[in-house]
Amino acid sequence: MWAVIEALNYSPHPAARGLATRRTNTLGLVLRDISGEFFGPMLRGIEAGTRENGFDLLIHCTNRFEGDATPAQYALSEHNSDGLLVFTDSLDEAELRRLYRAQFPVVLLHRSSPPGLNIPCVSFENKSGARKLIDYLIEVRGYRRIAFLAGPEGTEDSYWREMGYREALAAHGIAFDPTLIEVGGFDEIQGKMGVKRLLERETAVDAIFAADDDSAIGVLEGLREAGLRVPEDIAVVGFDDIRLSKHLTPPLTTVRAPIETAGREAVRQLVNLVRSGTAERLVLLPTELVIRHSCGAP
Amino acid sequence: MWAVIEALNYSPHPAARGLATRRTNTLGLVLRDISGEFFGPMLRGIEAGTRENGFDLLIHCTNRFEGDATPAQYALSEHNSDGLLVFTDSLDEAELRRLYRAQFPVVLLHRSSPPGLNIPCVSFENKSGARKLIDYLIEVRGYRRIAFLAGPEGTEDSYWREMGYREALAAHGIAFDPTLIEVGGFDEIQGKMGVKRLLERETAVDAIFAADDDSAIGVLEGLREAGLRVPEDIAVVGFDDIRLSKHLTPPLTTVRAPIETAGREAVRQLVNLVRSGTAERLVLLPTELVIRHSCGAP
DNA sequence: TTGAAAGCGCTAACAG
DNA sequence: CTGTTAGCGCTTTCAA
Repeated sequence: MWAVIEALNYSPHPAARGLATRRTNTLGLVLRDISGEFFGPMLRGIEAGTRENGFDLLIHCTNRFEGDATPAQYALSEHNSDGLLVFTDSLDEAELRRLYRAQFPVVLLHRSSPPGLNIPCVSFENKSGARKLIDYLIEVRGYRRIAFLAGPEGTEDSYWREMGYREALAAHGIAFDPTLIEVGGFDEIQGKMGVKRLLERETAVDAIFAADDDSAIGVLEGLREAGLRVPEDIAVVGFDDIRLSKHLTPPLTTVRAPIETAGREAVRQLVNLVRSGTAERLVLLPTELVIRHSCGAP
Repeated sequence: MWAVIEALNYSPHPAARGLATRRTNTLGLVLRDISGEFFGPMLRGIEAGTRENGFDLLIHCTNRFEGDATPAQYALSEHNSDGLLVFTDSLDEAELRRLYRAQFPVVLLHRSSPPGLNIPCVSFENKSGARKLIDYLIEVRGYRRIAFLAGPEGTEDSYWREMGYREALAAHGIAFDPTLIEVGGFDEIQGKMGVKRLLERETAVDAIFAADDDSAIGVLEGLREAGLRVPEDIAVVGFDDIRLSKHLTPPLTTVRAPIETAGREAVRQLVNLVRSGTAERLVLLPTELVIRHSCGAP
């Protein structure tokens, strides 16, 4: 019997099995779009996690070109996956509520649960990471006029990094100065544009804290084009420690975020949720200060 | 009627539909593992391609830790996807033959069809790209002792890059010297180890052509540790032009490979194969020489 | 044109 | 404990 199965190299039909058991053995990942250096490591972790747990991985980007934002537009649902990993703002609150009501397993990545829903969430220790970074800039490097170049509006990672920044200032008796805040984005272009806007203001600036390393790259470029030397004229620091960071000129001081681990951990929580209905409400992965030359360290 | 459908926000069940129609509207991507800088852009192209064509994307890594290499081990098959994108050596020849016999749509990425099967394939113009690069090193920069640090054994991209290298040497009357060839891999670690082995030989070397930019990064590190200056003591060039390359010290001379476009193009071919049963047998995407300081250019 | 019925390949529940 | 059957939700076919 088993020999015959081998011989015909039979393999069960997933759709039929899924229909009968109402389980697909597939986890879905929903994101807005695939771009930036962040995505590679994250997906690596997620893929490893799904595979280790015997699940398949289905990926879907909600980044539509046109304005057709029909709610049920996205292709992942309770019908083709056993659970969903939702990255930042790829799904709107209404959809999250619908899934929650349907008791469908969802884990949020880098975004907290809408009020009242308590969907599990996995992210970094953004605030304490930023706090360590800015503490260091103030205490060891002696900077006091530190600008913050924020990430995209509404991004929680950026929000908490700003909170850590403000906390560090307050702890050292430095008044928060709104003219030192500039909106940016999590990419090179926005970082460059942001730093240009900042320079136009002609406020004194010792150092710039870019909300992530991708935008820090743009900051370095913007400063170079403006004829300013890093770190002699102005220091630059980022957040994430992507692979590029140590190769930049000068090498970038930043906070290492365990991107891959976060992906794997999110899958672990989701698998728990699927299998046993429970998951930790909030998992924050620890970050680590990485000091390189861009902040003035030798 | 349609109003009722809206109101109940009904959405069809993919498994049931798949069972009835024998079509899944899903494309599968099989790769050995997710690592290196190559993967991000490639997936970006593939995801965009599938989405543009109204397909979902299922990803599977065949990189098993243990030695259980059961043929039907991998989770993607004719049962849960309408076609497969197979990256380099993620599937063995026996499996490719089985799929071919079953008339299942498959497109190969960076790997040619096993003899007799003529499965469509998408790759880069590796040979002519390497030829342009080495021609430049010889003609413009005047190097003659150029080493080649190969990629992983059996990798076709690396094979054709070596062919371009040899062709360029021959065209300029430079004898091929096997002591200038060293095996490496497509990653930083292997590049570093490869260059160390090369230096131990104490053959004269003007320049090193690393089979890809990832390994070129390792080469730069290895040379720095050996106390050699780039490009003054020795020039370094790579292939791919990943995002890091222009940020390295010194910025890396390389050949730009349209990684994202190749992914998108592979999907295009696969969709054609699924829908109309035809696809181009071989698509080679053009490459472009990118000259930066690491080769001695100002 | 519209509606009922069969069946896709599997699993689960049930009967023998 | 083994073998049979109903049914998962859809599409397709065939009859009305």
